[in-house]
Amino acid sequence: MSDLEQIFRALGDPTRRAMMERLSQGPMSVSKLAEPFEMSLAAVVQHLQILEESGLVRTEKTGRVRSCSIDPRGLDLIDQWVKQRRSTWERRLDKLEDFLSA
Amino acid sequence: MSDLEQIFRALGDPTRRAMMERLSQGPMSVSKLAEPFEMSLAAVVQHLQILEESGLVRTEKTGRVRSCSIDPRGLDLIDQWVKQRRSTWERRLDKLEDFLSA
DNA sequence: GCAATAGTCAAGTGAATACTTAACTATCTA
DNA sequence: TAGATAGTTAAGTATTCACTTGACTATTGC
Repeated sequence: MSDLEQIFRALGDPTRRAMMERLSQGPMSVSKLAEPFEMSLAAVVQHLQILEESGLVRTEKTGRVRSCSIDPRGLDLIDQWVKQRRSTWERRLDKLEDFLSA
Repeated sequence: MSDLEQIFRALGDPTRRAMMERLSQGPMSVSKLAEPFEMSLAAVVQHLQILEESGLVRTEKTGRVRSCSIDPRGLDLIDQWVKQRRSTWERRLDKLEDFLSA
């Protein structure tokens, strides 16, 4: 599965998007991250794993606490893909415009 | 389901991402769009519906031909979400930097 | 009019997803 | 060192997903 596929799939889930929004405020432990979600800790950890595997989040365990933080390179990949689609689309529009004005 | 959720879910599938890449070259009919994919036309139409419902693609039927094209507003929504996450994240880093240099 | 073309609709299937609970393993603290 | 804390692992389940096939409808060109 490509990076991009893992990333988009990861962000397709509202819980995981909310986790990203929480983590963009700053790093935090798994249980702190889990606080607002009405589901088991195990479920949160499963979501976290998906985010980590996709490259959107980085985690590091120190003692018994795992600290989670955004990995900006994941966001970069999305940005690149969107920009590429848009630039191809706009280049095409420009050509169309040239054609019409000629 | 939120717009953003539909969009990210839609792009989580490689076939649908490939369809977006194809459509960013310019509008085309359903069967033209379907050409490179090794699956039934019905399956392609199902993917197309998901893209349309998410707001990433616009379609219009003229006679027996349905023309499909990118709707750039979908891409805008992704861009906004990514920018927001990144700006929150960077603002936090800036504060940290201020703190460390003080 | 009658094929061929372009797409639509519905029902079915196997695999993936988002959870749950329960039992477990480290690590820290009093 | 005992008990609380922080997280991990595994197994089970209901739902959703990505298809398929087959029957169908609407348009177009000869």
